[in-house]
Amino acid sequence: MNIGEASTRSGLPAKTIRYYEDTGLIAPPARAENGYRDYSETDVHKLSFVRHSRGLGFSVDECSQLLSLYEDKDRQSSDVKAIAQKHLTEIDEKIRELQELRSTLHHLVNNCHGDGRPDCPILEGLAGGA
Amino acid sequence: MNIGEASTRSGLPAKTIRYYEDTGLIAPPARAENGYRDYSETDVHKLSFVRHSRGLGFSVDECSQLLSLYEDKDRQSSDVKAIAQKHLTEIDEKIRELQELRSTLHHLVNNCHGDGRPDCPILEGLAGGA
DNA sequence: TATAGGCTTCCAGTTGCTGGAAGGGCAAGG
DNA sequence: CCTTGCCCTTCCAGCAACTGGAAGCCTATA
Repeated sequence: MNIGEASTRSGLPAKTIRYYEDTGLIAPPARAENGYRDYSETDVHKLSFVRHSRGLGFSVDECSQLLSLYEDKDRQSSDVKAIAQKHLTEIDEKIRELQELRSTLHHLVNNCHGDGRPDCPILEGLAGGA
Repeated sequence: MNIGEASTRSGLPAKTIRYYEDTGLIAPPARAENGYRDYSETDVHKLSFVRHSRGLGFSVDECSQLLSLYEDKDRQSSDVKAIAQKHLTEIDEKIRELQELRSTLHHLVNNCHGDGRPDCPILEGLAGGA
């Protein structure tokens, strides 16, 4: 099938599919006689796999590792779990950081009357070290 | 003072200070006779202001708006509050998204025994639509 | 005077795409 | 047979927000 159908079926934009091919994340597909890329069902499965992985926040590099494991029938599930566990830890860390930001910002916003006058605790906070 | 001291005092890397100048976020400082940038106390305050704003996750563009308001003694605090409020909403949205990711990923990780065998619910989830 | 550091500019690379230009392929309609 | 329109190809540029490095000048100190 052409890249357009592979795009629809995998849920990845055609541009992105080509980009993944350029950067080596996915192997170049077969080519039809007219030079068009020709994707198989298996290719589409892999593209979907990558889309889901990216959707869960894995980096392209991590997706590459996960895809290798996905294709390796002799893999050890512990290798997969290690990657996922590490990512989970990073997500937790990111959530923690955002919640801290949120808390600080929330205090500042709450203390600002937000009217026509110029005095503003938000600006004071940003100037003073918040 | 030279850029090195301005860097130490503001907490921003010298590289970043020059970058902010290049992109117009901060005004070019005075220059000494030898061509070195020459920062005032006020400059350092503004750099700190930007650092704190970036630290709270405001985009460079938002920082630019906040800095203008900071410098405008006739500002309306409602303008500041609007920017901060919008950013707060975005942070909340991001936290929500991350928590959703986290939940999905957590389930997958929890169901994977993570040993030497190849069968792996994480890979199955990624292949099947998680 | 030699050396070590700080300063200058400019160019390139990072991550993960996305948009656009220029051109060829292909099926349907007039 | 030719046009229209959509799909495909490649390549180049740009987004955010820096960061690293090269080449070269300035300055302070031993």
